[in-house]
Amino acid sequence: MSSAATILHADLDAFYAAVEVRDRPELRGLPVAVGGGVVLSATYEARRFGVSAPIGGAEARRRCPDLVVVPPRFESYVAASRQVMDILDSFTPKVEPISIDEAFLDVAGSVHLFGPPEAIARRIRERVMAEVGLPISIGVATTKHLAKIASRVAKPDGLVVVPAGEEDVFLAPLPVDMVWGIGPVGEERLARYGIHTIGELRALPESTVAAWFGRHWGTHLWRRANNDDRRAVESPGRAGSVGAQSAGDATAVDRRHTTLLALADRVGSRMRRKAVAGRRVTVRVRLDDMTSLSRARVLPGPIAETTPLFMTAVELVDGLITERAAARRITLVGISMSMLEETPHLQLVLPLTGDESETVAGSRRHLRARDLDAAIDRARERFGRPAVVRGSLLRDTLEERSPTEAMEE
DNA sequence: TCTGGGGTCCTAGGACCC
DNA sequence: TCTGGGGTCCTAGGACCC
Repeated sequence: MSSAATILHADLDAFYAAVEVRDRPELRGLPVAVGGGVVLSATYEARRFGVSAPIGGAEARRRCPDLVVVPPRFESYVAASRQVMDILDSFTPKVEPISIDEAFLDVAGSVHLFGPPEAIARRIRERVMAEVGLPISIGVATTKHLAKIASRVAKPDGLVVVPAGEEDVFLAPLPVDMVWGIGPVGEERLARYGIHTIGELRALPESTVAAWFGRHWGTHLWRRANNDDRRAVESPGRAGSVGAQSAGDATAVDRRHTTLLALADRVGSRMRRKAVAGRRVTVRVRLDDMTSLSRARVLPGPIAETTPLFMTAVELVDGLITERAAARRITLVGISMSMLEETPHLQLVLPLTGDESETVAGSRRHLRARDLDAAIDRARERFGRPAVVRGSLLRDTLEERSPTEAMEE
């Protein structure tokens, strides 16, 4: 009954770190980590010392005193990722990228052109190394989930094929956390029942797993353990949300509001670049004990302008803090927009709240907000991001930037 | 192992409608 | 008028992924 193994999962090894080593050959063979305050990626030499994402930089150096730490260069990673995705596209139109460094392929329709899936996987690996200079591991199997597990087993710089019919033998001895969706909490819960391998998980009645993890999710996990998750490889639709967050002390009101304005600005300009607008604003606050709280509001109409987004976010965050965390330290704030809709080029003036939009002054304010956003976006396109900074952000920008802020895009 | 930023998906409960 | 079932939308929180 099992169909042929034509699904590939291709996953670049230690991606950011590998790009750095490629561009600086003197780093080859050394323990290298990319990051600053936090390790984002580490070479296998560094991983032998227990250095892997996401541990703190100080902890990383403690574990590996000879560690070479390099700051990230995201433009190079994006460029390398595009090159690799282009190579994948040349073997089949059915490519589903799932992050900057990995993708699924369905090569069922390509075998008459390029040979069996295993041969295709081998050619992909050769080309990525020859043309991009990076090692890429590939898993080949009958389903996406199994192909993903196979590529993990193949790492580093390897190829693992799980032929049709041999799925059960392959899966049985692997630890449960290899299953997509089982993390530290799920692993711990299963361990309490004496379940450590996928084979043991599979031997349980489906109803038992459903009782432990909830009907929907439990059934899902049980199916995956049984290699019964046959979703097709699909080109991705557009993202369902756009968000930004910033770690750092935001307990003081003015500090918090400045951060929120910067975040609203970032989220707004990204939405406008993608030509989408969102109806739900969600804010998140993290407290000093690592717990987090969130508040969301659905607006009467979609927005993509910085100003109404900022005002809504301030209201939600300040309300949340007075209600739940008046005496706590705030270590992170975030804004996310969801319920996204595509926007035509010339969008209407969209109301923030009923009462404000009814006034002429309210409409003018929105018009001005939109014109200001457009002007800022245009100037940034022409002169680059740092050229245009909102007045209330200027004080912050002139201050020394924190290493984590300097790290991002 | 307490640490970044960007996401997805699921659960549970409440409000509200018929 | 306190009593059923079903559906939808929304909010808040949590686990997980890269």
